[in-house]
Amino acid sequence: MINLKQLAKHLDLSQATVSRALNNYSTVNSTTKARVIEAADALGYRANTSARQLATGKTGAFGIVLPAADNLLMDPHFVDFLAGLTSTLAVDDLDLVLSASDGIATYKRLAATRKVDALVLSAPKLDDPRIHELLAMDFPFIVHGRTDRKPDYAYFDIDNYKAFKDATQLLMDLGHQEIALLNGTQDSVFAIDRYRGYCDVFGQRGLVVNPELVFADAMTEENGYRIMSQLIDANKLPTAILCSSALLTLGANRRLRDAGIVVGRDVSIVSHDDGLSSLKTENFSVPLTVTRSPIRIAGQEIGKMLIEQSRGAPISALQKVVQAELVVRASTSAAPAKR
Amino acid sequence: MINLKQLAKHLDLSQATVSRALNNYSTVNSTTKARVIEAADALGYRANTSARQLATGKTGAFGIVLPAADNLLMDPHFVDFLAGLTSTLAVDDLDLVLSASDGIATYKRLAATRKVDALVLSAPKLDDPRIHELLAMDFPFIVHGRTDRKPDYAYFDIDNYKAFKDATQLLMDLGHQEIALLNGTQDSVFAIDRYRGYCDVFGQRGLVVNPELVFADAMTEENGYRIMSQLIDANKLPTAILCSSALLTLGANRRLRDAGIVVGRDVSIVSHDDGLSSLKTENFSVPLTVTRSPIRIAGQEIGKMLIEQSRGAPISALQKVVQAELVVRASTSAAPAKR
DNA sequence: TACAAAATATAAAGCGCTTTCATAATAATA
DNA sequence: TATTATTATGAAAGCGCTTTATATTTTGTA
Repeated sequence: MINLKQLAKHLDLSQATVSRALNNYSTVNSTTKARVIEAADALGYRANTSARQLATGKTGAFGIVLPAADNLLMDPHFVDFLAGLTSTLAVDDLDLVLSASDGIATYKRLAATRKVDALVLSAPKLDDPRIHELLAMDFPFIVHGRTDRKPDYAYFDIDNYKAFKDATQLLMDLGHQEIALLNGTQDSVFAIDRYRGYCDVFGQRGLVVNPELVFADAMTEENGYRIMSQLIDANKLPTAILCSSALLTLGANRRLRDAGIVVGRDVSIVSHDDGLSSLKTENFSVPLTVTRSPIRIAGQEIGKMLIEQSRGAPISALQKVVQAELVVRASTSAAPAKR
Repeated sequence: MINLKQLAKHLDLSQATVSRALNNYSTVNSTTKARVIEAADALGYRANTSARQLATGKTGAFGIVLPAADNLLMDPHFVDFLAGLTSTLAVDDLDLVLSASDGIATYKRLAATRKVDALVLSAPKLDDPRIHELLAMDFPFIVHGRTDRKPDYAYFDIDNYKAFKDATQLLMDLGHQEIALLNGTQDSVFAIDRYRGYCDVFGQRGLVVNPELVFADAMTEENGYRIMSQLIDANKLPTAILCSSALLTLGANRRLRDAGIVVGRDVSIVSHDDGLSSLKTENFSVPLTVTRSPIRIAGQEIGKMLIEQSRGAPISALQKVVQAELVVRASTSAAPAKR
């Protein structure tokens, strides 16, 4: 556990030179540099993180707050997101600081104590207070998602509106008109966007949305099952179903199977697919038609943006929207002829 | 963004007193203390993390390395574990530093640069090099799992041997003798322990294990499906199946269903259940009989141990083993009479 | 050879805290 | 009242780095 001072003495150089050598400054002679690096290596010298942080004012870490502990269902999406994010940060030896949510206080603590250089903010709500707070504190952050079409902060989002518009259009082109929407709760912006995409297709084709077929709730397997039960029990099963999450679809599938209804023949399904590594939509009993946008990629992109931001990139360069890919597989087919 | 110096000047006190007041030292007058706290609050003062770390030598953070990025399947168990861990740490405003694995180098970096106060180490292999390294560096860590029955480092583990012994006994008591074991790879200690538990019951009852029914591979849904296919296609389906993971069971179930085989009637299943919030074994089409030990609890326990360790608890106080609970549900029934 | 310019190294300040050691003010004891 | 113990504060050192300002050595040019 040698420190810079000792290393410098050992090399008979000043701390300054050794520090510069280690940080690869051009002002230090290449011979000296090599000598320093070799010695550091040999003695196992590693700069103390805290000291470096204090001197530079940078922590080399970014913060993320675990989705609300009050909502106890731990999202399997989160691991994939984390995997993408950390793998990108790791390239530059940057770390991620993870904290359990104690509400907005956690965000304030991380920012105010300068524990991290920037925060990533997930699952924004309409008019999200976290965003207001961080903006007021003038603390850098990147939002995964967004609160409106063209916000004035850094964000990465997928085009949820377009994705669900495409999906709805696909189904309508196949002749479906009774299309259930199993969506997330309407306080999440992505759910609203998807709902709008869905509605607009109806509007464009002169059709009206049947509110009895629109569901907004937590996107769990259980809810998929429950909602489908409700539909089946009330004998109101539509010809097609649009699901906001593969988890919902999994549950819906389970219920359909119990009822002996065959997906892709008796009923069509399009699901959104976040490309979870633990839940592959291509491996469903009937491979799913999906709007696909791997959340792991989102993590990677946000990782890149964090790095760019810390290098001084302006907000305008830190606003990205990507399109989801419509992948047609076996769970969609032409609507049955009108009875 | 006020600092201690400014706050002290504002209060017309020395930095020392203000610092002490904020850290609740008994030597500072309670009136002064109140005055300081109020002012700090009003001006939004928050101690700079790096400076505090440098002065105290503690980071207030613990490190964890994301399971190997090379094995791309992101484990859904990880989120639940993380949820338990961070929620416990959050109580004391402690954070978790997450880094993508670049092999053992990541562990060394985190330890050598004193980025964190201690590390948690998951999924130990036999004779795990990470453990050797950390031990050699004399850096504190806690292992989730263990490399042998009674190791000389801090760890938290479940009694895998006992759990699978119990499960096997249950099945045998129901008359099963052909029991497949779908296990994790044999380089993981937990898989070895479970295998031993399984074997020992056979031994105790004077039976021999059929190696054709023992499978050791990554515990994915796909592998559950594949292995079950193999068994069914070879017409070697046993009367009972023991699965090391709910994910494996999910895949096995899918294959059985495809073949029209009814779980709990035609074949019995006991699964290990880590209590994943995104995969509830009680919600399977046929509720599963399981050996249950929520991984979230493991996270919480390890969180507590990290805290105790940083307060100076000796290794001996940091070695815990808990029992899994055998929960009998509908997926197990008496073996069919011998044909 | 002389002198400016470029290259290289150093001394020392500073990052913002905590904490040791010394001091001043107050209360307790003789 | 003198002396000691107690309580409350302050001055300053130190944590281990980076970096600015400064000094020294080399090199290039006339």
